[in-house]
Amino acid sequence: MDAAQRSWRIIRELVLDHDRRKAVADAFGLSFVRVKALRRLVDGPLTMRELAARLATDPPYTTLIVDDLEQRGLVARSVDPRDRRAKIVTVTEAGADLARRAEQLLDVPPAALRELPADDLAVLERVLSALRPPGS
Amino acid sequence: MDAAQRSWRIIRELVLDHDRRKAVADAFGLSFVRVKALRRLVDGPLTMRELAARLATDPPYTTLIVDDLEQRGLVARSVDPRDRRAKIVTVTEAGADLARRAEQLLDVPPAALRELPADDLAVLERVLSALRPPGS
DNA sequence: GCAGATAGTTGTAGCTCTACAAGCATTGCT
DNA sequence: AGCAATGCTTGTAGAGCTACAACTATCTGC
Repeated sequence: MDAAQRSWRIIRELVLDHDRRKAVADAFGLSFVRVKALRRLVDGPLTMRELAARLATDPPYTTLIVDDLEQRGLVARSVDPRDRRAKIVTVTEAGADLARRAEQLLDVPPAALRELPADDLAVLERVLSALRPPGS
Repeated sequence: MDAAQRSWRIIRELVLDHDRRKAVADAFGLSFVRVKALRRLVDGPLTMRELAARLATDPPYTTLIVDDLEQRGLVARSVDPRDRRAKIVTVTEAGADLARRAEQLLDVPPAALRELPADDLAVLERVLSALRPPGS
């Protein structure tokens, strides 16, 4: 049991004890995967295939998700001009708005984390930022 | 967007991108909640009610989970002598063994975390350990 | 001792997601 | 042009979980 494992335990526990998925789903009347789809789409349109990869859902289920979001006016489907088999999925204004509000909810850190001393938080951020591909 | 929020984003992403729930469930032929039940029980027997609280499942579903685990010989139910309404759930040897192996799987940190420099990991652990109730 | 609360169980219905098979339209390869 | 591969859709079946109602057995407070 090394330092990475001990840290990982704490981290895992922190996230799992602070699961907001149900809260988010309830807040917007959408299942969590649907909200996640919108959150992935705000950074730019994706084809069904790309969206499926990011959601880790299979193509048939991705179709259902997008069908539902489309009926609610949160996304729009259009044919990819470069490959007419593919569909490009874009968020609407309403969809982007919902995604942003969901992200805000999810971004609220657990109280324990928020209450760490400022310098500890600074150190934490410095170390953690190495984990993230630079510029994301 | 403060330091806590930025750190939280990275942490959340780290855990969600490293979801081993399906891997664990597949590895043992048990749904993830069932494995979680065993993992909760290795620290000592619990009543149904206590177990339900730790799993965040309602009483009826908890009964199903324990029924299943009992049939597989992974837990045993006995009447609480101090309150004969209550049942005390205990892991068997086989159950404890499975729980330990599952924990080992879950404890493997994501590669990115494991590959941090040793001194960064030390700092990380120091800061994070403040998040955990001392002595757990 | 009785009324109400509590612990657990049984049963049912439904939602979300997974997994797979089969089909159509379009594209890329030869 | 013909054929395999690709992108998406439709349909179906089922696992896993949630939520609720109703019941029995036991306990607690008065």
